[in-house]
Amino acid sequence: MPELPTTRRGSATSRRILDAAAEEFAQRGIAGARVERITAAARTNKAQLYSYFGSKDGLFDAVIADRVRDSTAAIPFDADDLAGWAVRLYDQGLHQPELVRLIAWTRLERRPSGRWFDGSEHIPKLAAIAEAQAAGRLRAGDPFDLIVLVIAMASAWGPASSVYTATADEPAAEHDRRRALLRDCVARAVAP
Amino acid sequence: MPELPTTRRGSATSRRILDAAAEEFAQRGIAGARVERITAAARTNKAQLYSYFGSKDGLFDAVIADRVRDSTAAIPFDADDLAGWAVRLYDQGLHQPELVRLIAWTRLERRPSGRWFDGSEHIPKLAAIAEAQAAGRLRAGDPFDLIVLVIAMASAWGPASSVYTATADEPAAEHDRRRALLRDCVARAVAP
DNA sequence: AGAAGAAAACAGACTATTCGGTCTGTCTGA
DNA sequence: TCAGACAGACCGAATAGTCTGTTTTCTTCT
Repeated sequence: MPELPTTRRGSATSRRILDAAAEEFAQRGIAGARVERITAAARTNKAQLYSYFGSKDGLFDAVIADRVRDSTAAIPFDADDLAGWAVRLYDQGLHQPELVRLIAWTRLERRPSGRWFDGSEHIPKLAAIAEAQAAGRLRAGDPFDLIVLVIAMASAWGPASSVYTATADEPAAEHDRRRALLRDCVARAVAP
Repeated sequence: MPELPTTRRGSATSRRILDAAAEEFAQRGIAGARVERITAAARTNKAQLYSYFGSKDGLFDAVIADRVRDSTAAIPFDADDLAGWAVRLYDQGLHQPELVRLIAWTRLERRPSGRWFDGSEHIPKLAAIAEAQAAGRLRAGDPFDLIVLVIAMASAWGPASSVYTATADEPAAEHDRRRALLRDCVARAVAP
């Protein structure tokens, strides 16, 4: 049913819809999002949205795919500097909370248990970790568990934190203090 | 507007509403929950629900207060065994995912940043941590930050995890493996 | 190049349904 | 006996998704 746009104009519209939808879904979730608000923000209409994405759910899927795609490359993974990687994740949560919130909505509204996605996005990381472990530069333990744990630590103050969500407008000293703690704790946790 | 029940029968109904609502809200969130489903599950009717709780939002507040109250005492805090405390939190997430999901919904639908609640529930913990630090039994660092980090580690595989949510029906070996990793990493992270 | 014709994009009214919340009248138990 | 508990019909607002007719854009043919 959903048909991708074929003209230049259509692609631009589809792009605006994706951006507007990302914001709306990040803010309100799937059930809370309003198609009408999305089309208004994207300066288009519902017929267009439905012809490109088929349904509200289909649009959500498209938004997730879109955002995951260009965010995976944004923070290069380094099995030998997990502490630094964690700090970079902390900063990403501060400045681009959207994706984290989209992921959290998916977890709550769609996948209450198991892997968030198919997990394929982590495969290269798993190999890098196994290698670093074999070379004795990283502690023992299931590589996937290690990734999960490090991501959890980096997300401690993130947009889905159950205790405290940090924001970019806090004093820099606060962030520095957290970054230092995070870096040190991750380093200790994963040391060989 | 909301009036607590005055008779025995009324209290029982109010109790059934709270329980049914906890399940419905945990599963679907505030926007996704249906008042009708709650009254059906509680074997009562909307008039009753509204007379006791005033509104859907008021009911959500009541559910949160109810669940937080009887769950705070469930897992005693021990500043000298944060690793053990974290493991107990891991187990709680396995067997009572409801509260964690309710908290996550609140974060997403109500409080996108800052503290989840007023933070008062952590005050006694903060004091215990400060004391353990002063006695040299715990690493340095802002006590609140430390709590946030330890809770995040314990929630790595929890019902709101962005990567993987564990469930009670997985093989015991999986859980033991994660518990061991969690215990060890927390212990390393908070060692003096 | 430029006009014609087809296809795609567009606007927004419309529909069918769902849902939070209320109202009216009946029942129950202390 | 009477306040409180109850059942469920009812209402108005919102909302996902569709339909109709118009405008813009692309392609193609002379």
